[in-house]
Amino acid sequence: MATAKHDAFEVDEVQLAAWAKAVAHPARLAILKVLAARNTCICGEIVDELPLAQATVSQHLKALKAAGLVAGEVEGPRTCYCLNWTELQRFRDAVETLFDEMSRAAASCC
Amino acid sequence: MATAKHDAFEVDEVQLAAWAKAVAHPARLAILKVLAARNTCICGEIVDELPLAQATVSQHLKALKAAGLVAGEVEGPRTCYCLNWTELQRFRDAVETLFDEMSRAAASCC
DNA sequence: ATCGTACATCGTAAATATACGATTAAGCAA
DNA sequence: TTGCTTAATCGTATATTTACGATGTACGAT
Repeated sequence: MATAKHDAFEVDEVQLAAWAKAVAHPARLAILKVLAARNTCICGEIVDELPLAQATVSQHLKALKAAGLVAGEVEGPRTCYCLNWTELQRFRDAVETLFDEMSRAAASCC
Repeated sequence: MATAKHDAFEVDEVQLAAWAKAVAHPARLAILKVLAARNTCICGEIVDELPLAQATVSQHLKALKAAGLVAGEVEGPRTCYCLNWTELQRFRDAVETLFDEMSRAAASCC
């Protein structure tokens, strides 16, 4: 088999893993930064900022959108993307919780 | 082509993406939690905690080790794994920096 | 109606990731 | 030595990811 057996894990873990996966590529991190850097929504300007083909960027945007970190609305002939702060905050909280959990529990070893 | 063009991005982004990738799977998150939950190093007890085969867990451990988040030392016939707090802290800082960067820059849009 | 721009999607190719059984290697015990 | 336990690695199958060119679609402008 090769299907990821995510069913066997906690919902929280699956969710955090999904968010992590969304940012587990330099291009997608770069996209988030570009979106954050402009106070106005960006359309295809992202493509100009990245060393990737238009189709590839579109694919990365789709991944970010699927993870909920980014929202996109069609504005006439172009599409307007922007960060989804609600979801980003959830992500951030989940990461903090993870690290807190880990450091709280851990004594020393090795 | 399919080779990830990570050369074209910032070192910070590549590093953060690598860490994120390491935790981008529920099983690896679960492993980190198990390691944190015990104040003594764990060897194959991780396998018992997870719904995965020994070979698969070993592979996930290898990934975490490659990312630097976990250290493993051979202790006789078994191997002792533990969290690498130095690297985890770096990871945590990088995440915080990213979120801070994003929220500092962003006005509102959409 | 036709053209051009912007972007998504399709099709495709190659690399990675996920998972597991089977095998190997290394150490301990008898 | 022989056998047992632990864990890494190999081999393999399948799924997913990454990347891009080409095509399709939708809109605005002429």
